[in-house]
Amino acid sequence: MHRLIVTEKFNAAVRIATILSDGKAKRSSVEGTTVFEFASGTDRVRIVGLRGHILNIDYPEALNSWERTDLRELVWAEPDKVITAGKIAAALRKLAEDADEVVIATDFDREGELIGVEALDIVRTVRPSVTVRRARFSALTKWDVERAFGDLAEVDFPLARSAESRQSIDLAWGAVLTRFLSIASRQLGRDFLSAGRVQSPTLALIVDREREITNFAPEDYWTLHAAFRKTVDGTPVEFEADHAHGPFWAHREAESARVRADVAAKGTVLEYLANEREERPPPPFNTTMFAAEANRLGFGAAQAMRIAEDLYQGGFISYPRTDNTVYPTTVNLRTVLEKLADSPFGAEARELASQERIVPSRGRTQTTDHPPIYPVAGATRAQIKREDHWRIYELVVRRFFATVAPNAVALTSEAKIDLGGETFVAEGFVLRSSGWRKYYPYWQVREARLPALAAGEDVDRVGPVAIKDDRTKPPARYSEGSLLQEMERLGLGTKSTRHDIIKKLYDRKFIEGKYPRPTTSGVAVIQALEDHAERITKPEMTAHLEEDMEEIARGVRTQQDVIRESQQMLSDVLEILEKNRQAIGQEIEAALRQQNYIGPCNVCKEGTLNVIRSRRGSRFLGCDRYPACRNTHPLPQTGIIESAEETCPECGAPMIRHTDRGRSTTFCVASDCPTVREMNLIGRCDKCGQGELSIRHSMRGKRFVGCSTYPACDNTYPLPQRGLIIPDKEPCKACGRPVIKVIMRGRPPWILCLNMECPAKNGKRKRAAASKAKPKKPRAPRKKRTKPEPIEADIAAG
DNA sequence: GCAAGGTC
Repeated sequence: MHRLIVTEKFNAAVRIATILSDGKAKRSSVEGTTVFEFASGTDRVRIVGLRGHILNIDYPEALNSWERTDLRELVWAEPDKVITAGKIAAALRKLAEDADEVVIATDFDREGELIGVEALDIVRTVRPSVTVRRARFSALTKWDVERAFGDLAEVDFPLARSAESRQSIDLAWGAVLTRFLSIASRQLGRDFLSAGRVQSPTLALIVDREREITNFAPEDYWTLHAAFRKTVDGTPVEFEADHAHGPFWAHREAESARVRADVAAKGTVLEYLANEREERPPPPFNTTMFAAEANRLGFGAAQAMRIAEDLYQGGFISYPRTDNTVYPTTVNLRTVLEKLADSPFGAEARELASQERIVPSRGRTQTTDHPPIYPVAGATRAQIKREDHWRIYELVVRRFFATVAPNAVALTSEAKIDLGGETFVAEGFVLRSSGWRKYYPYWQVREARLPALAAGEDVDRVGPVAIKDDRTKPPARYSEGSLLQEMERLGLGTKSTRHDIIKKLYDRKFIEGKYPRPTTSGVAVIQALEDHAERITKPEMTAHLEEDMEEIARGVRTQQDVIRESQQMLSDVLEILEKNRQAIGQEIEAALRQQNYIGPCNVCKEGTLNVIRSRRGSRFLGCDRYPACRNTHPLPQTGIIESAEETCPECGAPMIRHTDRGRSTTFCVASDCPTVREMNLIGRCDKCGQGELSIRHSMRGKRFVGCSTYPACDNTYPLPQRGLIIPDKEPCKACGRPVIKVIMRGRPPWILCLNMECPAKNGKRKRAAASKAKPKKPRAPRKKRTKPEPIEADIAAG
């Protein structure tokens, strides 16, 4: 008998082939796809790995034109199946020719069932009579795989059909609402507006948070603070305490308490408690936590996942798409530590391996599909060359270390102190044993020293009792990390798609900034949907869909029934939308105009200046009376541009506010305005002596120093891409080139000669600079992606 | 050119 085994991904094919053939499987190529083959008794077995879904659904060509298609027709249209992985489909057809039995060995979940059936459908176009079985396993271990193949089951067609329904409902709602919004607001082509079951509720989360922030009414309050001193072994130790009342909402009350306390020169300890507290390590990484932690290190969620995918393909970390936060027993923790022994983390790995017992931490979710993300090989810098890849690898290694490290032990203490009849509270927190924190330095704790005290003891007050005025703050914006966690909590998207959804919201210009906030068009779209198609903006739509899918899978409802019901609902929604088409369109158009509006044109004085995107994707300011007025101004290519809503005091042109990586600068739009020249001026050109050196921006948004007489003089210097740049008056003593000061938050100013070859620079820095100066090389061989992402650096570099 | 879900 000839048996064909189909897996969901290439690596699963490799693994299963190895297990079932005891490593004897031979590799060959069929229609350009790798296939494994071995004999099992008198049977011949072939194994092929798919690439996830190999089919997709799409509407027939007749419905492709957005302008000409009646949306009421689209609601009820039946989509076609389209092959999206042609080479794999070709291989399947070829392999089907002499196959007697197909074994579906895709992932053990709803989408896996459908992916398997997709492959089966292709096989059956060639061999309609082929028999089919299903192997169900939840881990790619020898035991699990052998058990699954020793006990083959039947394909769960209702389960596959439930996944198909999900596809069809998502497409119908997505396509109808996307086209409606785009047509009503006349945003066709590149700048279309979109809606979907996952993206719209996610966008609504961000819009809601922004509304809370905007509507927040801060309240003033006051707090009281006192410092005390106790002499321990002849050394005075000072510590701080806060008034036990917490915030005072009336200044009068705070002030009278302050006056009462301030009278007393000594405090009396009312109570002192000290405790040793064990701090458990963080749980192993699932996808969401991993991406959230990477986000804290400055990576965009989608960027972090792409790097994790690379590291997985390179054999450095385990599968990065997992919900599991409990190591299965099949992961040998000591073996993992041994593998890391030859990496730069060797010393730490050996230290952890020397523990008598290793008890890993565990999270709340235990699934059986994949283990949590952990390192599967010790790597060296030579193997992982790119700095961002290395930082992600290190994060995964260190998280693994933390999960197998001992508890940290902290000494916590609290004292209540009476001062003039007012009670103050002092808290102490000192790490006694760093435990896992030693291996996972990303979470810093602030220590506070509090000497041991005894009830009844007196302590000296130091300095006056201070009153601090403060105001309540609005909730913080989401970070990509906290947004991922919220999406997970609400059941929006999956471990494999959440980061993509966020990226989509950026790409569609619905959100912007490192801490995503909605653009005016993002707000307008959510507003319109909330008013007329509320269902699509709520996470409940996903929850409801899940219930429907379950009913299809259980056989209590048919696929047709569920889809019809959904179509009817969509049809009702569309009817309401159509009735309000004009109003919705105008509302969104107005928001879009406002989004790009900067101010009145400083040249013709009649038109307005707006942010315009060139066909190549770069942006600039232009007058809306073009071609009558040809006034344009260049713009920084990265970050957020908005109107500063004021005019330049020097030249009267409108001002823009530019926010990049959390830093805002306001400047005049006119490139010839003296304030702009001043802002970017470095000094006289040291090469031609004629022009002026100033900070300029390349097409890709990178800044550098260039000469004003370019192209007559081609003098340029690279610049650090981050930090505030201030020119130094004196040229470099060693080489005579200009010198700048770079100011970065949390670091002392960095004084830098612009000349990369300056003899004053030591060899170490020279090498570092040289390696930084050639990022072009790794960019070239980057793997092709489904879609080009011209501005990914804008949002992801963070 | 639309969605969301797999995977590269």
